[in-house]
Amino acid sequence: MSDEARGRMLGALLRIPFQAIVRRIHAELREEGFADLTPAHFVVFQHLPEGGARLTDLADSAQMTKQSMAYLVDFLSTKGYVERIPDAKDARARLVRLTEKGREVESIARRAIAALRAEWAEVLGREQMAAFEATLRALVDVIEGERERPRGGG
Amino acid sequence: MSDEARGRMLGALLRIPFQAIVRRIHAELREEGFADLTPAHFVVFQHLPEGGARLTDLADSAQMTKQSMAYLVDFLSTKGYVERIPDAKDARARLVRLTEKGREVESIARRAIAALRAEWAEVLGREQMAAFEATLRALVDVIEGERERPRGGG
DNA sequence: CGGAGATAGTAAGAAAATCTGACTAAAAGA
DNA sequence: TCTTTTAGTCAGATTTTCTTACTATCTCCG
Repeated sequence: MSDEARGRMLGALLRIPFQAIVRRIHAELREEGFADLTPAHFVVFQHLPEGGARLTDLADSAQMTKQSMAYLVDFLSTKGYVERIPDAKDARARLVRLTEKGREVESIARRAIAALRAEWAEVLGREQMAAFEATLRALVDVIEGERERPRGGG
Repeated sequence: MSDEARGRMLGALLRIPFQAIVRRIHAELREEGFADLTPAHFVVFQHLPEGGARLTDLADSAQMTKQSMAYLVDFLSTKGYVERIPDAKDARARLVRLTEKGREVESIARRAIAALRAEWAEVLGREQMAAFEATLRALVDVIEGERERPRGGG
């Protein structure tokens, strides 16, 4: 470890690798011709499950108002990345779903992450990388558990 | 590890803990009466070194235009979190520096991070937590090295 | 020294993103 | 059925960010 990262707090230590991933994805998408996508749009892809999701649920899991999410989805829909199909279960709702073009974006993002992960693994070694990811998974579990049963509950 | 975090990509694994920290800081600041600060303002605090910094350098390290950074700094200055003093070395420039109030915010943020870190350490154990942070520091070093000498350079 | 070009910061205004409040249509429940 | 809740949209205000252009100062080089 060099002096660079000494004295930095956990917030920065998590922020910097996360932003490195965002930058990499953004750069790869630009190179592949999807220059109209910005990190703001990524949250839609990140929170969109396989079979699609309703706007309200998307807004909920991304922690924004449904109007703001609608704004993003409208853009992505206009550009052909997602489509809105009727929800068979609920005539009020529509499902937001990736199009073929949207799946292509998802695939590029996955490759970008995988590439960066490989570069990191090369520096850290397989073992440390595996331990690192296992720890992250454990933390995510704790955090998501907390958010379902907010703290202080006793 | 539960099913929650299975199958998630590295991007999400880093994003979720990072956002947990941001949320916690935001919540603590609100409780302590600094409700006018949003995560957008945090980047100023995050990138502001001890003795202050020039606007351009701030904008640079936060990766935004200087106009956008000026917008944030103006707000923080109006609210009394930072002040702008002349730069003795350069009459064009001014140094942005934390005020007493700004240092109070910084201190609350540090405590919030430390608290969350302690909660996580309790779950992971001291050893795993230490290894985790060491890995993060190593990654930050790699990333910052990359950003100085961009990749592809042979 | 003195001029050319680079740099720090600001100004003005357009464009993008986000929020609030009000609304329609459909669903859920009593 | 009647009431209440929920999904999503509409309209408009506000906030945030960007583009272009500008002034003042600095740096470099002759």
